[in-house]
Amino acid sequence: MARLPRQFFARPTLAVARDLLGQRLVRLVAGQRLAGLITETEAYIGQTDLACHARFGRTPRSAVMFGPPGRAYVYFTYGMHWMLNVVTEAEDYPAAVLIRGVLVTEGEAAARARRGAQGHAPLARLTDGPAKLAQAFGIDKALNGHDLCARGAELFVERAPAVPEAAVHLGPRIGLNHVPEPWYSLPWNFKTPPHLFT
DNA sequence: AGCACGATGCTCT
DNA sequence: GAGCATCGTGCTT
Repeated sequence: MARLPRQFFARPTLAVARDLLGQRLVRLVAGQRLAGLITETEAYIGQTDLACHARFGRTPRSAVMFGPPGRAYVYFTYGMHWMLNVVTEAEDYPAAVLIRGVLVTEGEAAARARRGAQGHAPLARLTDGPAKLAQAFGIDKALNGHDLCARGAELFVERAPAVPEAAVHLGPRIGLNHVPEPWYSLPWNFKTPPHLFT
């Protein structure tokens, strides 16, 4: 199973977000392998994107986005949730793809256990949100800046069959609130129905 | 099935 | 001090 190389991430963010659909997110934790096919992604692109955390320039939180591509940008929000992004484009250009959903294919029991009270949800609902998948995969601030392309990485993406164009649905990004147009409505959310993989 | 709301703490002007 | 790239519960239709 080939791992996606840094070159994959060092491309325009919209292309990376599109192409990540169907690829396999892998997490090695507690001596176990968890994996899931990516079903939803979202692009955040540069300092001019007023929805992007890099809109205030380089800050302690956004610093990872300014770094080299292929690293994890993990941040904390709403007082309780962790979000996983993958840094894209060239170094010094702040951009990333938020992984918003996966369909678990390996380590289902462990993923369910990490989801606690929601662990009995149907598989398609178990990890269909960014905070849900972070919890199920044991992703938190310890992985911020983690190099997904390094040997021995504990979090990475493996090559899997591409999702056909007809199964890719574009839409506005989710959960933005006081973001002005045009950023509020740009179709930078990429989604594919989970039943495609079953 | 859908909406409103509270939880809870970090980040930045 | 305001605002979150969310989720689960509990209430209404």
